[in-house]
Amino acid sequence: MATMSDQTSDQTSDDVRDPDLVAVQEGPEAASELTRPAGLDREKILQAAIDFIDEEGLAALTMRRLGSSLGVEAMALYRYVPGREDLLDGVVDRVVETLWDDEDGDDVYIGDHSGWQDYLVRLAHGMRRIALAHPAVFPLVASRPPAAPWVRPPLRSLRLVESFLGTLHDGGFSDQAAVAAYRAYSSFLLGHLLLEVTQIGAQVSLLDQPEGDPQAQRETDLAEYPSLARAEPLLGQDKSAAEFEESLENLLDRLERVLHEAKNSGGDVGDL
Amino acid sequence: MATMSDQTSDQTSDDVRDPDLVAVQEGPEAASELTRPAGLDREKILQAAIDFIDEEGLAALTMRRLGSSLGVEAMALYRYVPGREDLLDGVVDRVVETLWDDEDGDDVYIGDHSGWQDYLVRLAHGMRRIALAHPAVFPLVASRPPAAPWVRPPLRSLRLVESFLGTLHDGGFSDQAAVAAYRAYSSFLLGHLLLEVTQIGAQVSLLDQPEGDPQAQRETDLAEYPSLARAEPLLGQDKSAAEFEESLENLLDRLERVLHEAKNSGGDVGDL
DNA sequence: TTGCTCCCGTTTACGGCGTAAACGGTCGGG
DNA sequence: CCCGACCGTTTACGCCGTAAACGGGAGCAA
Repeated sequence: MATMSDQTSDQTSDDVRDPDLVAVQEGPEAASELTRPAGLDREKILQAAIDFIDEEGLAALTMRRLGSSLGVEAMALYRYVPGREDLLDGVVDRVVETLWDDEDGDDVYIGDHSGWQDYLVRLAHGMRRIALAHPAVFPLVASRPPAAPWVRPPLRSLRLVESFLGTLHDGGFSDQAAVAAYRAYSSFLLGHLLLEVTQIGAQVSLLDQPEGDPQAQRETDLAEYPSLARAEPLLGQDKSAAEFEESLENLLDRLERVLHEAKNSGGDVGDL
Repeated sequence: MATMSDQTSDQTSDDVRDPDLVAVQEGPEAASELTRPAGLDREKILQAAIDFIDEEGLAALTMRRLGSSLGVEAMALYRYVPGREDLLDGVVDRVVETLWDDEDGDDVYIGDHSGWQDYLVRLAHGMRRIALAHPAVFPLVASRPPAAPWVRPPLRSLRLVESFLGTLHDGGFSDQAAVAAYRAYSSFLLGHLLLEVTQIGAQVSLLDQPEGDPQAQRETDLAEYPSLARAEPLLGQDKSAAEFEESLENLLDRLERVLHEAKNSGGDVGDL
């Protein structure tokens, strides 16, 4: 079962050293960064780890293999990364940071929004973009121990939580209501996105497992589960995007209701 | 920070060998299960693994250590369990099975309910009981690849999904509406419970890490995050139970609304 | 009783893992 | 011209999962 190939690190022993002078001289050798990315640094290592996980899966990531994907021995990584655990933390940080990348023009630049509803929608879409771009990394975002107990994945940075609470506060939420909204929102995001990437992963892993005759097996399996059998075609359909929007809208409605009730009654309703 | 302790396996090397001869006669076997549970079987191994994870954490579980917690060498386990991965799958199955244990008299016996709302409430409470009883195991329930792509954690068994869909069908849901409810419900459960056990785990791991002067550190950290600093006491409070009930009620309201709209209009509203 | 056979835990062994420590080559600056 | 700093390599260690061979006790047939 999926025996890992032995992966001897070949062809790396006689490549061109001297990487950070490449651009300086430009005379002796300049093209070496096609075979190897021209010299290590922390960012390159983290990006390589993300790519590796996307392609081979989280379980396949080892220091030795990551090193050899960079054309380097495992121990070389330790000059830039304290160890494997910290590497994984760095991967999570780096992936979450892409929230602020304004790559699609206006899709998710959460620093520039109009109103808290808009902010929450953009933030949700941004996190979903990240999850779908790196479905094998996202479980890490979800499960790595957070910096503080009240940092709730997938909203993993102080900066993010600050902007969340600040935006809601500006929108008229009391501190209690903002915190309650933060918790409801993070639960919603985590549940939806984790299940969505789980489903992607499951489908992928099914594809490279022909496994005899799955048709017959499924049918016999479902023989004693009538409701399941009837719903099976529906269960196979992927409506994740629509359901995500629907749930998000529902959450926003709920928050809006709470906000207005609190305003109109002046009561102690901040609990959501 | 949070370096995993190196965890040398101490004090285990010279324990009592030959344990199953301790009380051999006196009836074939009766009292020896105080020192060792009298002989291995799959169930005993799975239960030992659950206990081990609860006490030492998932990362600490190795075949050797699990074996020695049973007074046995690692290889002995392989007679009853195909390997480590299957062991973890077994752990998940066994933990989820306790849903049907009628231990508290009437708390969560989901086989005996009145109406789909009652069923969903009991099921939610049952899953939450499991999550809180085994907070270190629950991430495994959430993240192990499911049997089929449409098995959505934490509702992990065909039997469970069948009873879910069947109950909603009996309650008047169309197949589409039942499936949509299944997805919304599983997202809700997973998000809430995973975040609740994450928070428990984070608090625990903070306790055994005095780590200098956390007070000063926290204050400096939050200096540039005004909203966060103001909300910090609120963020520390644990209102998980109330929030869980609130969100659950909201979800049920939403489902009920969808159900009635579909009934009254006869329209194609099954999408939730 | 003897001896066989199966059951079941142990021993041994292997390759891979994370990583500490020592090493060596190749720079730029005195 | 040399020297120290930088940076990737080599070597080594203990732990991991697990394949394979081993051994001893229980049950049973003769």
